[in-house]
Amino acid sequence: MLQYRPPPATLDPIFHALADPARRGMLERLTLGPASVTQLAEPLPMSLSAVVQHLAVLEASGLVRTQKVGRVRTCTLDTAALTRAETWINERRVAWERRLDRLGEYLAQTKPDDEARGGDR
Amino acid sequence: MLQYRPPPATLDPIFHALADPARRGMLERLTLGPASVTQLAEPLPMSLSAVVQHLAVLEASGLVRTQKVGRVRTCTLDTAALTRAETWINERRVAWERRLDRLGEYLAQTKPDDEARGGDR
DNA sequence: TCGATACTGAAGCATATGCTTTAGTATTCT
DNA sequence: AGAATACTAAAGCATATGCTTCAGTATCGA
Repeated sequence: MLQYRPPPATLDPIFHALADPARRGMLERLTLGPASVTQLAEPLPMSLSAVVQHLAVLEASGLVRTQKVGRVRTCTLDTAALTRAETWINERRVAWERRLDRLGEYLAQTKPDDEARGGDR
Repeated sequence: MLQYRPPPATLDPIFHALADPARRGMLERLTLGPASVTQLAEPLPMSLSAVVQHLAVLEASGLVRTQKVGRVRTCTLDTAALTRAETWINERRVAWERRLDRLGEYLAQTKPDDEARGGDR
């Protein structure tokens, strides 16, 4: 039997989900282990309904997976979406740093030991 | 003379800025090197005004720094904000993975060679 | 069985977002 | 000087977001 696969989360909903402190708080809580909706809501200064709406955003982004047993919905972190976001950022940052390195080499070749004297303006 | 320091960007505006494909496109362009507003706007299917508004969001988040010379505003990537976002995500992902490792060890101790038989879930 | 628990769903509302268009201003080029 | 360039500013508008409250429904526990 095939294992259930969530739809591949795109970056838009992932970053959008991460942009709210309440939602990041919920994720933070989930790094400690699975939690019920009520447990997620407990530290947050808002109604349970609001938390459920934040949870829907997290689930839509793929960052959180939930499963209902009896009357309790248990939420767990799904790091695949987290990794997707991390990878995107990392690739851009690395691309930029490679560019700075090339620029540095070029400058070193063009006017050697100039960077050692640290001339400003 | 003290160098100008941008205000420390918080995660909310950084992730919010990253949540839009047009803005990510602009960042992507900037990894290739500094660009003017018009150059950033060129590939985007929207008015220049809209691009300027996206740029304001990027600047408010600290992801982009701009500087105007003559009539041209030149934009550059600031990887500090990018790193801040990357670090937050990474720390949470690592925390979760450490937790899974501990859980694995515990299960291995409790009922040895259970994980070798490849139970699902 | 009956009350408490754990959500679920919908409506309502203030504010934020993502554009557009129109109308500028400041520079640079010819 | 006059035209083209590169933004800048503001208003307007449709839709999205982040809550709230109120009114359920489905368990679970005594």
